[in-house]
Amino acid sequence: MPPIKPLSPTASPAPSGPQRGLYLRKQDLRRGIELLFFAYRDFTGEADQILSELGLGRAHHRVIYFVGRQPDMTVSELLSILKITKQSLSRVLSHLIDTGYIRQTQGVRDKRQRLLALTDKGVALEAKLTDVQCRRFAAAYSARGGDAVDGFVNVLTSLLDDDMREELRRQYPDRID
Amino acid sequence: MPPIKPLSPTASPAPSGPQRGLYLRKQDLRRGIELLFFAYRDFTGEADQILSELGLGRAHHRVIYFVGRQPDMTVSELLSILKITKQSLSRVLSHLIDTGYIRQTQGVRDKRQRLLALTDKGVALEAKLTDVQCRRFAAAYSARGGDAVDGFVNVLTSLLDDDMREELRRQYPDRID
DNA sequence: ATGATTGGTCAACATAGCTGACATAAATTG
DNA sequence: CAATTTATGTCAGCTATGTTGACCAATCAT
Repeated sequence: MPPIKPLSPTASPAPSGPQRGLYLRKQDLRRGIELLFFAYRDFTGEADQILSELGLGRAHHRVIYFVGRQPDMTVSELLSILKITKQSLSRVLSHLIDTGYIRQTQGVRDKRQRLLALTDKGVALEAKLTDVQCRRFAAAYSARGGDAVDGFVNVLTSLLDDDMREELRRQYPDRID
Repeated sequence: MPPIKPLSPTASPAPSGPQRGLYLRKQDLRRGIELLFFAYRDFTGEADQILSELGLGRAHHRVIYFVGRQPDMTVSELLSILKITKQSLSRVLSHLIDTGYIRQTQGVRDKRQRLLALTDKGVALEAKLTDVQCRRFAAAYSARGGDAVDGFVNVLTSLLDDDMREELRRQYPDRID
């Protein structure tokens, strides 16, 4: 496999364009795009590996993660987080219930609701997966320090759609952003 | 749709654990995980929209992006970046060639190689897609400033697999990381 | 000439998204 | 109370994008 050639400094030969900061050159923006792609792929890789050995996929992981994060969540809450169709969720969720990772209980206030929670088996898997991913984050965070973490969180937050940023603001009230 | 309840400050009631920095609490790490998921999804959303109107998907986008980034790239170089099988690539690449976004020329040094490049039509689409994504990055970057961008880039870089970090180091030689 | 490399192809399969149509039970509203 | 809306589930089928495995052709390198 031949090494990939370095990028020539395209488009912006000198920082004399219409940009206010050096980090807004086209080259820097593309670098961000690529980094996000590669980092997301590598980040999910380890968990995907564990999951595939159990006959599960990334979609199952998301369900387990968010149900673990907020036990007794309803199906519609989960749908609004994942932003997929109920038919897509149904397939994955049914499988997780059948295989004993998740259990449903009827809602108390509203009996139509199915409250979702992890079983012990589900808790164990969630812990294992989250642990792997937290380890990677912990390594990255401690390698770069608190200021870098703040920058990371802030930039990612600004990359969100407006409504999603609002949503997260409600979920993490301790944060100013 | 009921609003999603805030996370209770789980597991780490006080910063008295084995962590060296406040940003290494389980809660903060989970926040990073979620943020990466949501940001990646929202980030790709706009481009996905444009692509779907053209009957293309995200896989096509990746090919167009990286071929645009480095014209006359070979198939194996592209494979090593995308890390998918050549059968998967083949389907997407053939379609892009058939529909006139990409053209192939025979390698000069090695006649087996097919050098990939964008056609005018491909260049136009790449520009449109990259523009949309760069706009989002530019907004986020300028909202948060250069130090935040550095933190963002550094943390993402630390999230990469080791070999990928090496790979990117070669592609962006101007960077110390 | 032989063997390795580059690239392609065919076939089959899995995951995970989508749409559309329809069903049931419970809650809400007039 | 009747009608409607809401929460959830289900069936059927389609699409995009990944996977394996087998095999082939052209070209390069020794």
